[in-house]
Amino acid sequence: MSQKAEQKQKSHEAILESAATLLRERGIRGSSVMDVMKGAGLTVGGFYGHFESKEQLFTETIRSTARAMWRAMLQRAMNDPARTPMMSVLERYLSRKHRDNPEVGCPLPSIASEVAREGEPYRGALESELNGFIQDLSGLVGQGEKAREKALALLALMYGALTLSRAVRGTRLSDELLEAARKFGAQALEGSSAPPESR
Amino acid sequence: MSQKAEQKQKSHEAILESAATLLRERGIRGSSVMDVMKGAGLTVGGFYGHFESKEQLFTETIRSTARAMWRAMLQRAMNDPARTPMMSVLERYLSRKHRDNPEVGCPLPSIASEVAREGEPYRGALESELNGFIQDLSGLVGQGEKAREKALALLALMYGALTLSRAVRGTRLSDELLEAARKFGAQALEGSSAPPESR
DNA sequence: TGTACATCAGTGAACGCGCGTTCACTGATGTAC
DNA sequence: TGTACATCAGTGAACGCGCGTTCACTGATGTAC
Repeated sequence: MSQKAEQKQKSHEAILESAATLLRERGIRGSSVMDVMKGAGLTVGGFYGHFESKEQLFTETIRSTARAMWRAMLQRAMNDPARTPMMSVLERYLSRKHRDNPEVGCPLPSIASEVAREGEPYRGALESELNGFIQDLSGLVGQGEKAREKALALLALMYGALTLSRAVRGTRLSDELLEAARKFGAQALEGSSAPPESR
Repeated sequence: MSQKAEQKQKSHEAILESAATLLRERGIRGSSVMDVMKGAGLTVGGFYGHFESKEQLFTETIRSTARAMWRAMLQRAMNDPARTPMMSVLERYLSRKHRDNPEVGCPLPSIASEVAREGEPYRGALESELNGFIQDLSGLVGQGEKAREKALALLALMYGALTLSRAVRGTRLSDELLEAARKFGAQALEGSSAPPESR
């Protein structure tokens, strides 16, 4: 591979990495092309040699950050000696550490409401990644349709509690939200290890 | 009251109403002062005779929309002949109708991530309104600390499922999220009407 | 009741700024002979 | 190996646009006498 091509690829990766950080810190609208390029150590004009548009960059960034975050979390959860994988995911996702470091965490809190407003092409990207999450989460929870249902609800609970917790960061309520969601989720999981068929 | 003062008050209310709609449709950043004034049948320059800044307008709008939405929902839930109030809230909040009409619904999905980023003065407004919600919700769920915990988690679940459902609107996943959260919440509530003290 | 002046809600052009995107240009790297 | 030309990643100024806010102005309403 030529020096030039190598250089270009390095820049490309630097842009994606900068976008991944900014996306989670400030969302799509809040991240300017100029700031993304600055974060990659480049100037704004060069951007369009790498991507067709801001929209294309962030569609790609949604896919990659979602996948990377999920993969990392799943791997840690699988190797957690102290807890079942699903309990581990629950506690990691709803930790103070995750709340306080959005730029390296789940992209959902930063993008969900923007995607709800903007629609395509972000919606398609988000949907396919979410479906991936859900499938993996289902596997951690149990089997069959009930498991999928539980996985969907647990994702909504985790995302919701984290986002609200960030919105009121610095208040008592912020910690309470995380803790309440952890306990609520854990209780639902206890019920499911030995399913009582409660109807 | 003089004609002039009456006229001004009418305009003031029209601005607040327009802001309430736009806030829920497009969020704070997505709602320009010009569009708010257009929605009130006025022109942009007159805005600063009514509010000090865009920030002040939306701080007030967060308070009023949160309170109004919650009051309306609570009242309908109390008069629901078919279900317990908490079940009624759960089903109304997680209905397709609510998902498909953000401009008249809960302001949380539109503002939570923006408030997480911007902080004050929005954070203070949101926090005090949330605390109000939680207190009322607790009352519907039961008594004591357990009730507060459950209320916090149910709020996170409802908000999370609604927002994600909107983000993937138009897909199968969107309906699934609402339904899963409804069932999950309902199951947790069944458990609490006759608390099994499961530990 | 009528007249002259004061008030003030609302108008719309203008301000400085940041945005996404374009483009002429630079200079290091690559290629042909 | 050396020279002349081609390529192309990256630069930075410029574009048109929308934003929040300001301000001189208009004209209907209110007040004084």
